[in-house]
Amino acid sequence: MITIKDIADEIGVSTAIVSIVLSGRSAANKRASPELATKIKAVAAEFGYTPNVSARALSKKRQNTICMLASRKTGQAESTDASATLFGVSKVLSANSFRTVLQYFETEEEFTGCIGNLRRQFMDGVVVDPGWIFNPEKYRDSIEQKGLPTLFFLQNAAENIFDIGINHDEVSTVATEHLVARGCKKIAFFDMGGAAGQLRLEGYQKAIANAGMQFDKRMICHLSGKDKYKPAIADRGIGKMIEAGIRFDGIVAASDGQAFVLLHRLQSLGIKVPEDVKIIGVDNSPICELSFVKISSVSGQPELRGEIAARKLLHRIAPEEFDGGAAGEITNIPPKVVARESTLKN
Amino acid sequence: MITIKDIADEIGVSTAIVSIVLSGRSAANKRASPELATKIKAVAAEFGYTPNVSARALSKKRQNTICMLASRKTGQAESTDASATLFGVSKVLSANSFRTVLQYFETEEEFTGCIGNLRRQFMDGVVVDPGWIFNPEKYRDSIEQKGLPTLFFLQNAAENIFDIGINHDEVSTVATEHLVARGCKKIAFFDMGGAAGQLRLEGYQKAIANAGMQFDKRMICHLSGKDKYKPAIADRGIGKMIEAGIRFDGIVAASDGQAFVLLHRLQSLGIKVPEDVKIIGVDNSPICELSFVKISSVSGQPELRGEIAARKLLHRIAPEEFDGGAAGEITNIPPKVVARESTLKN
DNA sequence: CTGTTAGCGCTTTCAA
DNA sequence: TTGAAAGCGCTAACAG
Repeated sequence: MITIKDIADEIGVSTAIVSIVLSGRSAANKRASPELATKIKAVAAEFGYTPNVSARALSKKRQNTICMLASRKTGQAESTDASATLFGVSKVLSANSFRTVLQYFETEEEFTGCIGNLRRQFMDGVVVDPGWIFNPEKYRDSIEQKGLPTLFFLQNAAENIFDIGINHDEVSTVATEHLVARGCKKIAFFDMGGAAGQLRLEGYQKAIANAGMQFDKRMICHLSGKDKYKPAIADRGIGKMIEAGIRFDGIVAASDGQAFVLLHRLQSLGIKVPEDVKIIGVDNSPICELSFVKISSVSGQPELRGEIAARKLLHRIAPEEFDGGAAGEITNIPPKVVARESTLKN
Repeated sequence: MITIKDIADEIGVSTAIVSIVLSGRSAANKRASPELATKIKAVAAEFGYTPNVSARALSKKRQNTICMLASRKTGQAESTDASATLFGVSKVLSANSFRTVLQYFETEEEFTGCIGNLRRQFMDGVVVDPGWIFNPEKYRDSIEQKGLPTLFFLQNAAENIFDIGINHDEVSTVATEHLVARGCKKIAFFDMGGAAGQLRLEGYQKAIANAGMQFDKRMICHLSGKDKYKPAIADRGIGKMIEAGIRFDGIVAASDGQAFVLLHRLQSLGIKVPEDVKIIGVDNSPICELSFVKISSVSGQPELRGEIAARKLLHRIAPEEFDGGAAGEITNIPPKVVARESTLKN
């Protein structure tokens, strides 16, 4: 293994100056003549020198490592591609010579166990993708108290919290706008309820108003009961709408799984997608590519979220070194329509 | 931060003995009286001591870190749940206080780039999930040459190679046996071609013979052309079989995506699954849960593969410390049928 | 502009 | 059975 000392010996200088040059602190400290610097770099390259991360970590008291705590659900074709977030995070980190240490959890108990094991000595920060965990914010302080800058991916980014969230109202606004742009005049909206559902509904209403359309209560399909998140419930919902004689030429579904089910229901009723009715889902999950008519969807841009998260965290860890957006600021990634067959053909 | 010295000072002993006790080398070196040992452990627990991984790595020249290189495909609902493998790996590693550093790649170029960056100073070994990369074995030596024990997840485990693979013949054997057990008498087989396809076919034939059935060439649907892996091709294939008047009451599909497509085709022809025809896919991918009739499938047990891979790698890294199956030996994880609606009802 | 020196926290001889 | 001391490779303070 080539060390800094090998290089210093080769040139006949001290290890200190080699260290300063090779770790890029040269400019800041106004040290090392340009000639020496280039010489050192040349020898380092020739020898194939790579710094020993452990030695550096021990000395600098920085591990150049962040820990990513990610929820793992089996069979998640209906939900956001979780690996995309991870991919975005690890891409930015490795570009900045940080390591991404992965820790999966499946149950909330495992999650709290992981949190208990987090240590300043192992890592410099934590990224959490809490997934289905209810009220994940409540865990943040216990991590931060260990001196670990922490960033959560949240569904609803609360104010003054250093996190990355989704603007639910924007999601349905862009979905509805997309349908309007595709020529839909009567757009149905599937409401999943809850705070997020309320925001989604407002986003839909905004887009309807902006398009100069009249809001029609009958176009809203409220799903309820404890199974309201299950796609099959949407199947019953649309059945009732059709029985009631309500007509529509576009549907903003609450999820991709729902869109998938609605698509099949319409097809079995002889209603053509996208010719008669256009459908758009939410999440841009793998399921969108699986049906005969591929489903358009609104993407939360998980990879981009991962990248931004990583940059923000790096900035918190070492503000002078990494530029990543002001800490304490909420970032909402704009949702983006991924158009596929279910809204494309006319 | 609590160090070994804090504990030594508290008790009034040297750091050396504390180190020996706390890192579990006590028994091996026959050192430290039982009383001292318990005392040290008690104080360590009281102080909340956790070792500094960087210091230990620097001293021991072992990083307690393995790098997992994983292919990332977007929209992979049709294929094995990649995170399951990762999950298995990271579970075993963290149980043995190893860190799993994650590195994703999307293109072969990125993959070779990652390989170039692998360093002994950062990690002790490498696990590669090459995904769709063609002939991934060719890259192994370039990693091993760096002194990094490497383990590949391969589709076909070649002999004398320290890897974990799938027995393709067993996959179709268990699939076919499952259909036989469910009462199928005429079982169609979808052949995806290639070496794996040949093995699968042999496995199917073996199960047919074992069941005392006659092998019938017409029950084999050969898919060909460059799109032969695309599920839609299976749609055409089954259409031709039905047109030709070939009757069957069970189907062993080449993949879950294929099973999914076949299921929908049969349904649209008024053929009921599983009443008239039972279908089983391969991979146990998320898509199996998405159709109205959930699809039975053969799982390659990715989580278990990950666990075994991690154990084998740990064993190669430090044989005296970790017990993980003999190196140089191929491990084929037995495929397992996950029965769902598409083969269950009678 | 460059060198010397003292650690970072832990492991590991070698003495006692 | 225990302790003293050297060293892993790098950084940072202080001298020159």
